[in-house]
Amino acid sequence: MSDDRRLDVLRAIVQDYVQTHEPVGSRVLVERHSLGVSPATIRNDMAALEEAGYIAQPHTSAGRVPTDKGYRLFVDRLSRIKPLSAPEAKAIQVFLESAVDLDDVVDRSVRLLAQLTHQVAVVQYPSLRRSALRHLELVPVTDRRLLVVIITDNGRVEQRVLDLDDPLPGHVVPELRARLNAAVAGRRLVDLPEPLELMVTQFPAEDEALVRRVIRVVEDTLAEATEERIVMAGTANLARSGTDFTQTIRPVLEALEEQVVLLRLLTEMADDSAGVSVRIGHENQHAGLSETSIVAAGYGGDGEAVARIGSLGPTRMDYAGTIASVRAVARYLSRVLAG
Amino acid sequence: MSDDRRLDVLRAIVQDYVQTHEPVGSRVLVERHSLGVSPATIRNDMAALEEAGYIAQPHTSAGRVPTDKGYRLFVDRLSRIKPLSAPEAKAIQVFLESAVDLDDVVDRSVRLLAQLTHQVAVVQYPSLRRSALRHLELVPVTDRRLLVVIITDNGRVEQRVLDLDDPLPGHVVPELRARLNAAVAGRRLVDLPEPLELMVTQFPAEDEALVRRVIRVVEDTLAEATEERIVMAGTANLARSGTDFTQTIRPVLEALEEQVVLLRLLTEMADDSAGVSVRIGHENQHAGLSETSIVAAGYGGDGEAVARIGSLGPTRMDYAGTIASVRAVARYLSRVLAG
DNA sequence: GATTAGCACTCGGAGTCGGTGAGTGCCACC
DNA sequence: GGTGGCACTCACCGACTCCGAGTGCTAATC
Repeated sequence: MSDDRRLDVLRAIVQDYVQTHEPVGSRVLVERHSLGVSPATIRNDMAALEEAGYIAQPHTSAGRVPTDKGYRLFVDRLSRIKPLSAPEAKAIQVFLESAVDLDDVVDRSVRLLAQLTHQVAVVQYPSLRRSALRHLELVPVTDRRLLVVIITDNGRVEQRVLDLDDPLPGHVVPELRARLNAAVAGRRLVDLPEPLELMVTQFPAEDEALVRRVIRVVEDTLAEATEERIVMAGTANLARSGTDFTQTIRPVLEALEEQVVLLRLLTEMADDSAGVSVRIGHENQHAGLSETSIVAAGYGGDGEAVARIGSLGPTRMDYAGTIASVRAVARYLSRVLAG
Repeated sequence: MSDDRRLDVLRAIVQDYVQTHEPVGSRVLVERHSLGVSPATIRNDMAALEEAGYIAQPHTSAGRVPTDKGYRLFVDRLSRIKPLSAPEAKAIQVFLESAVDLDDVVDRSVRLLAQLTHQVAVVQYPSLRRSALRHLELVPVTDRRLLVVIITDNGRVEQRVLDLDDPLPGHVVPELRARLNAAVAGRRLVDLPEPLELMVTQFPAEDEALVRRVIRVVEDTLAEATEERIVMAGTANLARSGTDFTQTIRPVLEALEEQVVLLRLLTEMADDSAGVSVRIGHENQHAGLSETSIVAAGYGGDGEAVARIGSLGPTRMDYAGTIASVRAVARYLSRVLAG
């Protein structure tokens, strides 16, 4: 009873099933893969694999289908992810580098990933929390309205309008702008509170209220988790032909529209692993995603990722290829943002 | 042969079919609508309506279904759009007004519309071309990199990084910023070229190249039609249960992901009419949308719309309700952006 | 002890076939 | 012009059969 061969059989089942979308039987298995034994032997192995919970049969007279547990084993131990070819890699790089701004980079990344994996791709915008501030700009709109523009080092821009109770003294703005930027530039968000607090004391008492309001807006804006944005592409891939996945589309689309769900998911996966991480079927708590797998990776930042990208599809997906694509796009995305 | 009654019959057919999603026969028609005549009479009318191309039968022994032409007549002449109730209107207003910035307004609008119509909603970002500039900001990032931030009167923000050949003389930036804003503030994009050109001449010759580059970037950014962005929501509504529309999902999703397609569509519809306009089934050239109808309206700007919103669903949709919702959201959106 | 050949068995899917009923078109009549 | 009546059509449904892929088991073989 060779354990190695059983794993070979599991690998073969996963590969075949991913390719054909049909339960795979013992005969086709020995035909398509050179396993060197007869169907009967395979059947014994399959019985053992089923006993162990790695595969299941939809109904008595059908072939076997991998279970979530089977996919998990496959992903963890049985698949080798082949790196992309040199031309592919080059194409990715060129495509991303020709983006004009952050929105464009993100947009291109998500489309690219959707196209590479033939699945739904999601890209999270670089987190404000973890980015450093490049510049703060104050623009008086009227004498009671102040526009605050926040620019981060990776090119993200946020703006807020501030309604003031009292008219704005003209002289304050330039000074406030200068001091704010001095206090803030280059620092990461988490490091902000103290220098800002220190700064307030340097203003005359009558301006303190205003200064505090501006600081408040900046902090609020940067702290708002709701501002985490996600873009996605490739939803049409969900509706691929010839698959019962069609029945599952609705809940998946609903989950995808709930950015909160996606964000939590990506965040959880960030804890799983530093590199590429995979969630398979029921490993996702969210009910609508129980027949869905997600492959995600962080990007940006050295060491600590600034945000994440992911690819989402039926559990029956090409894990090796998807993992390779996700990793590649994440890598080039990091490179482009750093450059 | 009363022409009026025939139209009543058509109206009844459309209403019933939209509600039940099943071909409607002469009997149920007289049962559900008080038409005051017998099924046989209705059958005669139906024969005439079919002859005229307003309805069709899927197969011989089935009831009738409206054709695109039938829907068109219904929309143009037979449906009265009931305004939303006061509480509904109030809810919309409150919901939109509590948005914190432009992104948030757009995001809320599109979700709201999707929820109101139970269909896919799309919202086009306010066009840069037609907006006026509120402020231009120049931020030196390094001595060879200049960040240009463009802020419009409706809150949209665009940024571009400018790579310079020569190091940036420190003194130029503040002056350039001041002059640019003086030349530009409050003007609409189409009116920009001359004042900018005029401005260049006021700089010393050695700075002219730099000034021209900055101006160039501004003009390019604003001119780029590709920068027109669209957001959408409610794609899950496409996968509603109990409808053959399920088969049509794929091409629709594909069309929706091609922002270009959507943009062209919305633009074309802008030509159709100033108010709410409707495209039904084959009236859309795009192949994937031949079983889809779109209801769109402009928003923002007085008189001339700054961008558009729309709702998209199967031709078999509740036109009266959708039109009412689209119009309402467009109106409140305009109000929020103006305020 | 592992592998294999052979064989009986199971059961989903595809194909066939009337029965049923909704709906129509037409005709004669009011 | 409107209506009742009637013959006709045809998609849908359930029952039934047939087929074959695939299995598990047992006994023979390496």
